Amino acid sequence: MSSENKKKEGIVPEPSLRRMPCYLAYLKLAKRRSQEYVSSTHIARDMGVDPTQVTKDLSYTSIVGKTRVGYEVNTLIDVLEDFLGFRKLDKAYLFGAGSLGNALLHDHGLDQYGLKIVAAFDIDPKVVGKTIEGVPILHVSEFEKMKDENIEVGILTVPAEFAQDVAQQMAEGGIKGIWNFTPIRIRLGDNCVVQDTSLYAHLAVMFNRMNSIKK
Amino acid sequence: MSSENKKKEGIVPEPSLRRMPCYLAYLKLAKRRSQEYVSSTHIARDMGVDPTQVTKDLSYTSIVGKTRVGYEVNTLIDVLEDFLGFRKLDKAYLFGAGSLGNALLHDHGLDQYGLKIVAAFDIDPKVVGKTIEGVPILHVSEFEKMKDENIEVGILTVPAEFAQDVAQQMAEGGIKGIWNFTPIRIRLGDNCVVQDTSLYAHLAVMFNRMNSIKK
DNA sequence: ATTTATTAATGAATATTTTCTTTAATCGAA
DNA sequence: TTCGATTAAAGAAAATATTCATTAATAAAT
Repeated sequence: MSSENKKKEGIVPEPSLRRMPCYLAYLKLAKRRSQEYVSSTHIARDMGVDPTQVTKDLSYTSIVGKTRVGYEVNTLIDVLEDFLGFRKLDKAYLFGAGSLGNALLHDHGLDQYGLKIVAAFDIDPKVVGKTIEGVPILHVSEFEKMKDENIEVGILTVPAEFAQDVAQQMAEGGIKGIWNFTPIRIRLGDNCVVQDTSLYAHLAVMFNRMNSIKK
Repeated sequence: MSSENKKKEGIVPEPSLRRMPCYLAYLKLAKRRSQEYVSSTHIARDMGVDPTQVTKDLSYTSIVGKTRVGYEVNTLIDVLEDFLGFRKLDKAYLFGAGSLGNALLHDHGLDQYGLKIVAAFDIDPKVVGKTIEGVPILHVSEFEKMKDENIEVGILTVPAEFAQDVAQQMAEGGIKGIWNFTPIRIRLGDNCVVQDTSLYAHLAVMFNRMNSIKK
């Protein structure tokens, strides 16, 4: 009975997962202020969200809070980082060293969150052979030869028209998780996860909300 | 009666808004293939989504489809780009020229989606005074003097501990929309829109889904 | 002209997510 | 010890989003 109460194979709702890094950031600031415990009530008040949502979100991890005290800051940070996969360092390949790919190569924050880009692939002879921020740019054909490496994450930043094809190659090459920055919806078998992160989609939401408050 | 049938002041659901740029990308590829019309059925089939969801999403714009024909590709592209605000070019300030801010300065794709970074602000004397990708990096104190400019969008890429403070300055300086790349939940009055785009949140979702299919 | 198949649009039903409510635990004060 | 205040947790209710089912329109085929 202890393992049947989790519905749907214990899948964690995406909204909850997306909120967790926010809690983590908040907790790190709390730690800096030498707080030993934080209650869900305080987290909620400071962040402007619903208190029960905080406890519900955190309940997906292994943490348990103490009544009338809250959660221990240090252990909650540890538990969250572990749960979110920010502890172990995954190596990643970048596909498409154009403008956006280039941009990601400049962001060293990724390292702190468990992702390290070890090589990039492109077809443009103007960039192949170069090194950006210490990461070598190879020709896509080289990817074939590197299949045996223990690399499961691929970042997709190619132009839209190549997105589906390249994604397919990635999956065939053993990539298990594709971080898709193109606005194209990738269709693959279900042994490969696709995470869409279209910056422009977020921009669209912001523009729309700005117009809404204007009138 | 023609204007009371829209519930809740005609607010467009965020999931719908986020899907629209995907439709747009799909349509641009269709246009390249010289397709004159596309039906919601085909869009849905190609993208692997529900057909009624497509029509429902598109119904928030002014477009109307022709029965048994579909939507005219060119006009739908125009309507969507206009609706999403990708047509007019908004000028933007960047706050925080660190690793991630630097990365965004390298992404020229933003221009195509209606956003042009015209200046960046930082406090680090090592970067202030420099120019990255043609964009000057100024000291934050300079922001005060530039209030009169017609700039409504601000991109927030400062370290977490400064996020709330800088956001407040931005709002006071006339910024109407903050594109927040920090994992901090910003609290401001409601004359300023905050759009959260935490890359690491997406990374967390991907890691979690990868683990789910693994076991 | 008539039929058939395909489609957009609309409203209903389902599923999901968020918020509200209740309960039980326990720390600190009286 | 006893009481009151604060809290996590769990379940119920409400809000939201997605999917399903139906309808009406119409282009193409017969």
